[in-house]
Amino acid sequence: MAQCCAIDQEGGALDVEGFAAICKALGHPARVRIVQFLKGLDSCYCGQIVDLLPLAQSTVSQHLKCLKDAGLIVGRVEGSCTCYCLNREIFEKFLRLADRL
Amino acid sequence: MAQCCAIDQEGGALDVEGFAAICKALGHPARVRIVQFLKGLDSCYCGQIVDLLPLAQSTVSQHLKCLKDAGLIVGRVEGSCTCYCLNREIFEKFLRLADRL
DNA sequence: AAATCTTATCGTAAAATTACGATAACTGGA
DNA sequence: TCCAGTTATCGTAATTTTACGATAAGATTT
Repeated sequence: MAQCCAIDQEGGALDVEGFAAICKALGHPARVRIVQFLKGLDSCYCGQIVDLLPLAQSTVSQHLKCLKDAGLIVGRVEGSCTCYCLNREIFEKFLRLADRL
Repeated sequence: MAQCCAIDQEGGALDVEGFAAICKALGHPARVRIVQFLKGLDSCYCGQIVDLLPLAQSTVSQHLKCLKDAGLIVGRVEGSCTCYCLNREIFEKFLRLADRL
């Protein structure tokens, strides 16, 4: 079975590379704000995230891509908007890995 | 009272900047390995960390400085060696903040 | 169809990160 | 004192990150 995310094993040795990759994705205040915002919501439109941050739309889009690449968030195109939500499974795996470091 | 570390408040709004700073410090496999190694030990000499990693001594020293700056580790000069240990207080605050994000 | 709205991507400049070798600073031993 | 060992710092090159404006792609409205 193919694995799609940075962190997927459980029980074996900690995936240092995968954990570092997620930490790196969380290593910028704008991205922490995004994750924090999404954690308190079921989902939201991209525009709301753009409004949340004091950054250009293109910069926010770049940060979103970074979080998406790390598997932390998921974007679903809905009409002319994109709906983002936290990938809680990955986020909780991150918490577990941090805990078991 | 002066605050010396990236994360110090508790109970108020999450310190997004401080949390991001620690995540950034953990955003490299070499630094995750170092923290993981120190977590399983009381303390160790710098040389052991250098031996642990497939990197030049100067590069490891740079990574150690990065972790030190984030408050995650503490280095104590002991004779001609430097003894490093995990700052468990900061590490646990990091875990708590991640949990409460 | 044309205009508008939303979001991703491109191009780019500035800054930061990562890695290395060389070297300095310091301790401890011969 | 001189030499060896340990670690931090300097200088530097290559790469990555961060930010922006401009623009493309696609949907919606007029």
